[in-house]
Amino acid sequence: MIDRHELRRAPEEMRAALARRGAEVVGPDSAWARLQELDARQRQLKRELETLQAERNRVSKAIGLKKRQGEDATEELARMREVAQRVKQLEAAAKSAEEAFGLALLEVPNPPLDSVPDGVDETDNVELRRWGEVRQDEVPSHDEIGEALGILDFEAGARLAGSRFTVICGAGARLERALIQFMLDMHTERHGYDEVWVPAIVNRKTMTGTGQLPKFEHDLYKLEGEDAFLIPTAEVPVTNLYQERILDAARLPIRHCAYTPCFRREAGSAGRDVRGMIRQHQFDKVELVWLTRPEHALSGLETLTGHAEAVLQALGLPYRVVELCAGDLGFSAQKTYDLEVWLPSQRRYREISSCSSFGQFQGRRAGIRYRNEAGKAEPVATLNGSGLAIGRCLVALLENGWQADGSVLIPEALQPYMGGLQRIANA
RNA sequence: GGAGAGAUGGCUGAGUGGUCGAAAGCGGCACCCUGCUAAGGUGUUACACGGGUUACCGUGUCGAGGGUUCGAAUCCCUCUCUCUCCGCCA
Repeated sequence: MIDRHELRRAPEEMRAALARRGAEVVGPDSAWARLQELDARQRQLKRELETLQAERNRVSKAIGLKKRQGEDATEELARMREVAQRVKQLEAAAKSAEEAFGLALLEVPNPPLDSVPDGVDETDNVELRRWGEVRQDEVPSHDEIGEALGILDFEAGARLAGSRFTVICGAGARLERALIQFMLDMHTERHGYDEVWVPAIVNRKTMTGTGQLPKFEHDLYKLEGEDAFLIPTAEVPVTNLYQERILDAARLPIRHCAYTPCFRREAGSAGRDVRGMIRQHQFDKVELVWLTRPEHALSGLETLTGHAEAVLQALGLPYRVVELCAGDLGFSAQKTYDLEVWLPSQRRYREISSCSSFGQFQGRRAGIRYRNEAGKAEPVATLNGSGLAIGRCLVALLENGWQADGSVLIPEALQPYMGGLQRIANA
């Protein structure tokens, strides 16, 4: 969440930065609009309450003293009975004002960094660089390729669970597993990440810590009868590993990689990517997560993005890097690079990884802090990025590795993970 | 799911109605002494919020939320979590 001190110190600057996400973010109905007034009211009530509490504490102490000395305190007791009533009322008022302020605070997104380009949606994103040779020949879509090879079964997925679910078979299933293994090995052995394995179900507090809640509950799968959710990304459990903790500065940066399944309701994306396995309710992902000092967030983002790129390069998949414009940034992000892989059947680049810096936004929400040189605990900066989305990676491999005879070549780097298999062909 | 025990500061662990934000120990920090590694002495050492914004003052926080009381770490209720035993189970 945004820094409340900053909110009071420089509300105009903050407003201007938020407005770049879209006018509605600071519009009349926005959480932002409610904040100023709620903050003033909250502080006013609190001041009154504290004055009264101070009196109560002072007189109560005097009563204790008198009683011990055997003196009469009837008068004070009568007066304090009234004060106690008023304290109770004020407490209730102050509490509800504080809660309203706190709720509004949780609904304000992260102000984009000044360096983030202007723009309203993905068409305004800025391409930074390209890697690899793209093939321009006619290539079937991955779902056709996969069905023809008997490794993707969309009908079975639909029968078992519904639309946006896929069953992967045989060499395809092994490929899914190989990709997970390959990526985790690369990040742990070459890039120095500590692997963790985490729950795929988390509670409300954890979901709030990284910013999925309270605003985006409709995008999440919620467990019936429990205040718990399926994770939409490993970012949630891995970042929150350190919630409400004060970290030793010497430990930073902490860098984790994790494989998890991810679950998304994809509400509001009806009609988009309905064919194939590009947009699924359940998919696998290897995620990279950093906790670092605020001043190292941006250099860290470059490094982390490079680690995700290294996976695509090792697999020989052509891609480009774009920087998201202010209007396309996710709720918690202050700056984001997307990696987009070339899909020959669509003749366009599609997102396969998203690498973001959150600044201290998540650290503040989740209470993840470190002790700086002055001995003061302050929120850490967090970063994360997909390294990579497994399902979309499998899609890209099928299309980019497709041969005219219908088979699909396995990149050399992956062959050891496929038992030496060099191509997937029809039996 | 059933029975029992517990939850206190960075950690260990005292504290059953009023000078308790909380003993003691460990750890951390500062200084002194000493002057090979080491050991010893003294002091200091939670966080948040609000007001002055420098040395200060106030409020809240002893798992969470409610209640009793002039006053709660201490008494009552609810919830959460941890541990032990039983049941079930990959």
